Amino acid sequence: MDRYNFKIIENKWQKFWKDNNSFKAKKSKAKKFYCLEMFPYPSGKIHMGHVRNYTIGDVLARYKSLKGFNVLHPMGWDSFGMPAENAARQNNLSPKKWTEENISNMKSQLKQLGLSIDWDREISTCSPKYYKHQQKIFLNLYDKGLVYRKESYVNWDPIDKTVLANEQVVNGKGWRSGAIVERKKLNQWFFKISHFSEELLNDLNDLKEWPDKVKTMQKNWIGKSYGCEINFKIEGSNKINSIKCYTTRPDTLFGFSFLALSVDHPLSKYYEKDPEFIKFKEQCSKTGTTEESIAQAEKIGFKTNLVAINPLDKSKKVPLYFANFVLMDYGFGAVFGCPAHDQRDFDFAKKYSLEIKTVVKPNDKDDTFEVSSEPHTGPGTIINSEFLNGLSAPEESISKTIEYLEKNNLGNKKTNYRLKDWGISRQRYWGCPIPIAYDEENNVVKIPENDLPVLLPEVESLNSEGNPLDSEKKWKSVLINGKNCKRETDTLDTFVDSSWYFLRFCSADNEKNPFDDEDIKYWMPVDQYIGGVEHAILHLLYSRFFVRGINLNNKNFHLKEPFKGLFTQGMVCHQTYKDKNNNWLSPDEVLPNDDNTFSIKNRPNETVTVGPSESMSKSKKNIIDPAKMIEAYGADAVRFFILSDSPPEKDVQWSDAGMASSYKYIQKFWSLNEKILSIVSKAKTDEDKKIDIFVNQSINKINFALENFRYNVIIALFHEIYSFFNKLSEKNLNYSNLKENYIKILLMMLPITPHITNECLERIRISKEDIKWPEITKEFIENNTSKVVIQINGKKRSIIEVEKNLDENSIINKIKTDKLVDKYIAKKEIFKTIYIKDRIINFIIK
RNA sequence: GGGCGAAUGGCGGAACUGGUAGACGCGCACGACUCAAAAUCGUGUUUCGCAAGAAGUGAGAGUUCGAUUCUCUCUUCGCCCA
Repeated sequence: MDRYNFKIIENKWQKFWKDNNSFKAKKSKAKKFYCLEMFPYPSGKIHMGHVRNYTIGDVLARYKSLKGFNVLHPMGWDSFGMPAENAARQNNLSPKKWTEENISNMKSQLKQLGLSIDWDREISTCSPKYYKHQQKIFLNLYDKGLVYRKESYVNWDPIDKTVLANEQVVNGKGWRSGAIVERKKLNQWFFKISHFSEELLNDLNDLKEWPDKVKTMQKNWIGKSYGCEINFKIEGSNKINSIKCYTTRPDTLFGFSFLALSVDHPLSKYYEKDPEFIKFKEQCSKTGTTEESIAQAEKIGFKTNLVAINPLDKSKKVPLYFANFVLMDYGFGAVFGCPAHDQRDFDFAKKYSLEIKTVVKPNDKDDTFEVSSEPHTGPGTIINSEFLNGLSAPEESISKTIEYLEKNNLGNKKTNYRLKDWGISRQRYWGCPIPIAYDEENNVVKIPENDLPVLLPEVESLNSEGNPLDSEKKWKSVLINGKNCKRETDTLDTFVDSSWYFLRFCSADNEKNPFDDEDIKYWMPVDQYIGGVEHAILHLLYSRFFVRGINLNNKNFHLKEPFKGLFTQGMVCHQTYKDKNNNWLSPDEVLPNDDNTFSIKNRPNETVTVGPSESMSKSKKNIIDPAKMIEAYGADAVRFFILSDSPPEKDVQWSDAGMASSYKYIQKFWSLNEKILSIVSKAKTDEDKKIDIFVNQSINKINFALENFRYNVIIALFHEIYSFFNKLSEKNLNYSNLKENYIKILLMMLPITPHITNECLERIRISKEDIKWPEITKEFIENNTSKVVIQINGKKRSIIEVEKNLDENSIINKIKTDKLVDKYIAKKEIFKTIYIKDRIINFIIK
């Protein structure tokens, strides 16, 4: 008997799928299922994370297809972005060429995995065929008032010379360059995502098939808070007499000891010529703009000669500062400082020796409680606050304070959102051009639809400083309606590209429009979206925004939520290794010793430091290359392994032994198949009924596991199935019954290991129409007996098999004959009996 | 600092609404085949104990006839936000 040759068989079936267009999706009367995995960035080659993500999706897509659904399972490339531009700068080549080569390479790798993808719908976001439509959508949203331009501070990376998004700033530094991020004022384009704050928050409740974790994260990100705006009277200037301020804690107003403004607050214009203020502002620009960097930076302030009056106690006047920890785009760029009950205010007050007045005491302290070494930010009871004293903080005290402020015209209740508008301008070359120009008076002019797409010009070199498109003089100038205009030189954030690609898949070949309303109506929403949890906030929130934006004032588009089901898979991890000089070593460079230590190949005397298992990353070199694994073990074995060791939502450890064991399984299964084909038929025996029962119970279990993403349990079940059939095949059985059951097993294996399974199905000569998910024959899963566990005082002592639904007296009579139990019960008083039919009987004895 | 989640053999992990803890895989041990080895197959494998038996799901308490599962406190780890 030959060993299974995966190279030949896997090639054969991949060619078959291609030649027969097996996964082409067409609209039909059948119920649709849209299965989508987050599309990859074409970085060069696929990594294990992709293998896991796309295997999980492929199992689901193939399963739904066998169940009779009309499945849409497309793939594309998130192909704009900085890595291409960086690679181009480093190697002096074109980002386009670099990207296209990567795509072609990764596409062939994905095909080698045997994914059931409709490649006819492949899209690439850097192709004008795609971004042409994106520019149309941009203009459409512009017309709806969801796009605007404003001058705003951005995180400026002085090395990469670009604007960074908040998530690209890590500990106040640029995520790639590591440079300390500065603040810079630029004219920027924004999407008005805040228009939908309330909807985006509320509609989370309808997303029943999303993990709660992701919904909580989005909820916190939107950050709805109830508070109050307060007008503070100002003294010391004839130009300004009041300042508006937003707070969620008006109840601590009696602890008010300073008022802090953002350096961008309108009031700052009166200080623009003050050299001390200019110096201070410059210092502030060294702090980033993220909430994180502000929280970590030292709190500094610039004291003005103005004072603010406490609206609840007019005799109380406090100094007014500009401070680096106040953001202009939250609230009104002004916060009132209550040092005793806020960490930032506390730090600030300590630094400038301001009053720290305690107005909330913890509930286990008395009224003389005073804040000393740290602020009290938790709940408690109000003290030192006149009419608020004794109220429980925060709920009771806040509502009482707002009531008072409103009654006396000092402020109003207000709802606030943390969610800020989405800045989409990037001073980058490798992105979608913004379809806008400016006339000679610098007015915004839309590029007419007929002139779309605005093509990205081919550049000779990316080595100039600043924004590359800015130096494309010829490209920049454009004639619109007879007027000389200059094009916008910023490109769109790549998150824009991925905010609607799932719509484009529905109508990938429509040249005229981004998508066809009828296609959207049939295919959307995505029934199951699968990807990493790292996109839980931004990508998913932006996509939800886009669908709402397109939906706004649109009679033909009735979609609000793009993703009906969401599944977030865990990462693939591997141990890390370092040599004595603290250089990372890849798993290929080390050899295991007998005593759980490792040594370095070719350097046997050096010791290896073994680090914890962490998610695979290039920087730590703890990578296993999927291409090498497929080459060595075949796609089926790799797919089988990547599902086997952990539940898909958790991290999985790469294990060489596990990989080898999966390979063995494929080989063993092949021999089993050969054995079954060679069985000599006999008359039916009791053994045949056992097969019926086992197989039907297996279908039942696998159905449950599949519907709940318990793919690792399915792999365990297939091990059991193998072992069951392997023992059987030694005996002489009724061949047609065995074959019928065995085919059901193959059909269930089809989504996981499609190549070998198709080959087995072909050899056993099954007709095409019979390739569908197996049905359960009820009589084989409904036992007429059940195993009842016998417990004495809650401890298991024995098991008895009885007919179903047996009443208590009959089962007790039966048990009395059981010697094992009798020795516990005899001569003892049975104090109480708990009997759960078909499950358990528990005797409580004294 | 806040939010969420997790903790089960030597290891990865099973256990649906509370009802036989440790499925399945790895590793290990023994056995078969072999002159021998590899490969393959079989048997065993939570701990203590020769056994009967006892203990046992991070620690401690609670609810219950019965808790890996529910409640509270604590420890450690992870993720997200700050």
